[in-house]
Amino acid sequence: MTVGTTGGRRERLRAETTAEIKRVALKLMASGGPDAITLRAIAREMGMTANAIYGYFATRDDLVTTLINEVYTALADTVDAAWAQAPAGRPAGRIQAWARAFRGWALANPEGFRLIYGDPVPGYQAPEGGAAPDAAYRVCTGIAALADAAWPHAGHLHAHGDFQWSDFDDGLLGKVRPAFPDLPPAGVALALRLWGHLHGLVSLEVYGHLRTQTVDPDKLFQEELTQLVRSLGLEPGD
Amino acid sequence: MTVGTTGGRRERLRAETTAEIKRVALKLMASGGPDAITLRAIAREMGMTANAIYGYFATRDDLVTTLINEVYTALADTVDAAWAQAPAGRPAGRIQAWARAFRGWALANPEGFRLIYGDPVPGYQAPEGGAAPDAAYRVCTGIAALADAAWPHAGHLHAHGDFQWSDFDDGLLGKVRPAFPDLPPAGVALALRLWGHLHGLVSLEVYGHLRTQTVDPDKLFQEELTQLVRSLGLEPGD
DNA sequence: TACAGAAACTTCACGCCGTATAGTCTCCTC
DNA sequence: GAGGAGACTATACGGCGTGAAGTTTCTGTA
Repeated sequence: MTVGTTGGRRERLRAETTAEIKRVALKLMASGGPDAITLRAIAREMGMTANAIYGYFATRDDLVTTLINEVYTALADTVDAAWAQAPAGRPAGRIQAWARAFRGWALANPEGFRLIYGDPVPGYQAPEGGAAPDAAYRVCTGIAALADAAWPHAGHLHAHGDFQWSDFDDGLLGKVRPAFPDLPPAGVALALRLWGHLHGLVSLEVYGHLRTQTVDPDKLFQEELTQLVRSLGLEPGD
Repeated sequence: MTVGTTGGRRERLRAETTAEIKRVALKLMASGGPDAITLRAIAREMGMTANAIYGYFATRDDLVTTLINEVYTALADTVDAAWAQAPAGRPAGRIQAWARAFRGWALANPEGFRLIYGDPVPGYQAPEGGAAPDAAYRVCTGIAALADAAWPHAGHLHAHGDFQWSDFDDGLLGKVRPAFPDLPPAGVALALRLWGHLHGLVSLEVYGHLRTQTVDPDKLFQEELTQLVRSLGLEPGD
């Protein structure tokens, strides 16, 4: 018979082991990069056999998918919190807070960033259906919120490109859209371009393609953010 | 004794084999992603033993480094050509041509793009000293040229951030700088931000983080480019 | 309390990988 | 035609993910 009852000793142990596997995997990734996530290394660290992990995760890719979900969630939590903490009355400040939180998280968790946005793990193939859907959804909502906050000021500067709703309906933004009824198609396009700016600089920085060219990425990002906010018709804070 | 004489049969065969190894490696990468670059797979394809490749490349990483150099060079050639072909008198047109060439190449060679700008191959560690120096230098020069062409129009819009030469001297841009004597530190910062914009959107697109959000990245990139050019104080062409 | 069965874990095995070492064959040069 | 350099193979080692089968440990029920 299945155990069924909640709080059973077995279930507790199982949950702890599962957590330890993930913890060790993240530790290995932090110290040795995404390549270091191997079942054998994890098992070694835990004093187990590699095959024992198959009792908790069907395949290595399954484990990686889980990790991505959790890391993605941590990112979403970070940027959401930064957004929520900034006063709602000042769109520029909120956008800057969101962007800084995003960059800060990425620099503090470069392996996590790679795991989410790069070629993560040798041979890993993201599953079709529900990979990191919730966190991706939340980050996406955050981006849309940026554009929504700026749109009243930036709209007249960016109402180009002849975008249609059909350009976005299939994607994540299509699902996020109802939450921002005042955002027209051009506003959604603006959101994506904002996302491109922020992700672009941060990605260059995390992957080290900036280090070879400038000593002070901090100042550069600050300037980018200032210009970005200005281009939205807002006055940058601090 | 070493052969010494040029045009020797042995040398010719050797050069051909070297070329074939690289050709097969690129083919494997194109069909199976960067993961597919394995010495054994290459050798299998060529009817050889994996160890035979060690006669041509010291290690697998050596082979990958060579591939990166060549792919990087192809990219540099592409964007350089696009830049040179566009009339020098119209900065906006040149910038758009460069950017479109960059995106076009990236979309046509997604694995190559990953090889250069992403986490390329499982376990691969780029060598310290002279990895892809020439092509990187050329792409960097291209970026600086973009900023240089736009600076007379964009300067007054972007002369912020209090940048110093010391922010760039150590990097690639420091070495490129003499070629653009009229570009001030803020102009170099602008170049890096331009690069961030272009790289950012293209990278999102290549890695598929855009596909989940919009159906028509083409239109989006077009719009981004238009706004970018406009933000430089230029009038976008076509 | 004894026992059946589920769950956790190990052992063994297979085929992949990079790579080190030693040996073989072929062709060029003197 | 002999010597040697260069191209390539055979074999082996350790690491990887993963499948199948076996062993131990725990747990709910009779």
